[in-house]
Amino acid sequence: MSQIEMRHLRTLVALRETGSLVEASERVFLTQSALSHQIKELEGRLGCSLFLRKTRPVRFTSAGNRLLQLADEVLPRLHNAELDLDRFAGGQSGRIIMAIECHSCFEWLLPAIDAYRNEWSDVELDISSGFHFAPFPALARGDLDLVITADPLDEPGITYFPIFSYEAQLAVAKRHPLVEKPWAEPRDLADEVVITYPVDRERLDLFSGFLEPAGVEPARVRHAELTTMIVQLVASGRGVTCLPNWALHEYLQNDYVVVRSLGEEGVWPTLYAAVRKDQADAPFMKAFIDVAKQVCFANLRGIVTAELG
Amino acid sequence: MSQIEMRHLRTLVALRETGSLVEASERVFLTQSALSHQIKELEGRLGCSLFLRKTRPVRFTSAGNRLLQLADEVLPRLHNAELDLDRFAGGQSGRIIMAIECHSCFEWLLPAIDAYRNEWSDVELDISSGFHFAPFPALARGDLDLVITADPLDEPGITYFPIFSYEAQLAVAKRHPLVEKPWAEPRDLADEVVITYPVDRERLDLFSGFLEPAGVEPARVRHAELTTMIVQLVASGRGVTCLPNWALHEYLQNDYVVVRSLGEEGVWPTLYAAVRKDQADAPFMKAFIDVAKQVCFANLRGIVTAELG
DNA sequence: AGATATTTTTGAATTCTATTCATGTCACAA
DNA sequence: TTGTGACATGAATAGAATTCAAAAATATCT
Repeated sequence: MSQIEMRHLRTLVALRETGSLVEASERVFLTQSALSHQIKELEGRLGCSLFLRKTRPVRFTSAGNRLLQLADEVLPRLHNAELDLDRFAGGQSGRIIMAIECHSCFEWLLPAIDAYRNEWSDVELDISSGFHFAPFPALARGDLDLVITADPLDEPGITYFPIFSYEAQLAVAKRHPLVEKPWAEPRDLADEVVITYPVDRERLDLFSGFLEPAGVEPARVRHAELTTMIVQLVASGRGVTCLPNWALHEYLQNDYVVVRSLGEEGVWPTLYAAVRKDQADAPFMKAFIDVAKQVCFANLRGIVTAELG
Repeated sequence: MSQIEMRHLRTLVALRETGSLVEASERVFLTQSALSHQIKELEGRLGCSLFLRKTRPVRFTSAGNRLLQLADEVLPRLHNAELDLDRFAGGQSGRIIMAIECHSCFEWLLPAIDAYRNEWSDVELDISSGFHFAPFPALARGDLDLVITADPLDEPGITYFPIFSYEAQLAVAKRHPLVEKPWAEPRDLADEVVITYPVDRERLDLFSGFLEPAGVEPARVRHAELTTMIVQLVASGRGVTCLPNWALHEYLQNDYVVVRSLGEEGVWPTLYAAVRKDQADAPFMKAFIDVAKQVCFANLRGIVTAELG
């Protein structure tokens, strides 16, 4: 079916630039015989001659000129594509489509993305809103490239990089009874209204790391979208909430609320970046995780480094 | 050095459109095994994977998408080029750069070109002004594609097509002595002023076909650019001229001048279109010669058909 | 779950094609 | 003419792309 190959285009261009088969052959690192065969065969398949040889420099026919025009259109594009692919191959470029399991992570993820974009401008970046429910299959099959999670399950083909650990703290109003206690016990919340982000319970530290293990159910769960809104409600005594210590820090400074640890030890989740093994070593990916960590430690009060468990 | 071939681009496109190796392989008329090898090998050379197979339809990586972009740029251009080349191959298109040896031929050549262009709009047409001196070498080496000539030399690689024959006639003033004679003899011009186009003598019928064979030199040769100008000079008795009968026809009708044959038989040159053998059978070329003949016989009075001597 | 069908991978064999090598031809200059 | 440089040609070779056959890996169905 098809006839023309890249090598033909390159030969023709070399021929135009040198004017003879002999020199052109040196240019494309072939023997002159090879070029002679190559062109003869192409001419045969095309059914028309491409240039007149009995002249110096060679003179192209209309067909030859048409092919040269094609070469001028195609070869530069090919070259550019190869340069881009080299960058992909070297891990200098790529795609990071992310999903987050942790609702308040937007707060540090967006600044991290901004910082990263400065250095790695041609990495394709996006936060996916579509895979909140089942991010790991999506990560495995390539719909996602990075998932921020607090639960490093031992999935094959997935690598986890710890970002940081924080304390999941209970925030209560200043005259709440728990203010009198050094820390909270699960049953202290049995009669409370708990205010949370409107997300699944498994994704809330208070439930997954504290109440559910103890089999305690609060009196009521109330939802609010925004962190400030939640804190306002808590401050005015409408309920209690559980948020990362770094998110509560500023409200604590302003003396809006009082915080207590969940249990004597406190609950200390660790956030991980989960990536596919094949991308785990790519420079553009490692760089993203490094930038994220840096941004977090620079901006968030109360977090600590974490090692992979 | 280079990696990417047309076949890779076609495979990737087929893969995008079908979503699986199996179907893509049917599309490009190869085994699916072949595609697997082909892509694996390309990925190896590029150093990065192009798509994720464990999904239906397959999902392209950034690198894969970049290659698809290249394919979208290149394959349509390749296709267009192939269509054009088919036309060249079928002789449906081509290039005709012409030169004329006969000065007054412009008069019928330009209308012929106009008529031809209507039917064969994408044949590249041009009248070269650069090769009046040595048109045949230029024709042989491809600087020219067609030469209008009255002397069909037996050059190898050149084919001659007769266009028409005409009589080269002597035009004289109405009271010129030659009016009394039935035809002119060479020596009748020994004392005359001869008015010609400002071109070489070999290209003038009067000299090449009449005076030089007889060894006669006129008293003086005077030049004028335009046919009308020449005829005016002749009519007012400033000299004699030799022009094709078809060029003199209108002046004869208006009774400006009198014409006489050169010798008893008259001089009857034939105009030929000389073309390179390899183009001689191309439809676009044959069509040009046909159109030229038609136009001539429709417009020129006094010409006759000619066979190849 | 397990069993079947489908799709992709893999390694070896094969077929095909581009290239080289060694001449041969041609045109042109001395 | 002979000699020189450039292109062509045919046979041999080397190198690839492709196929074949069989095995993994995935998806599908009950």
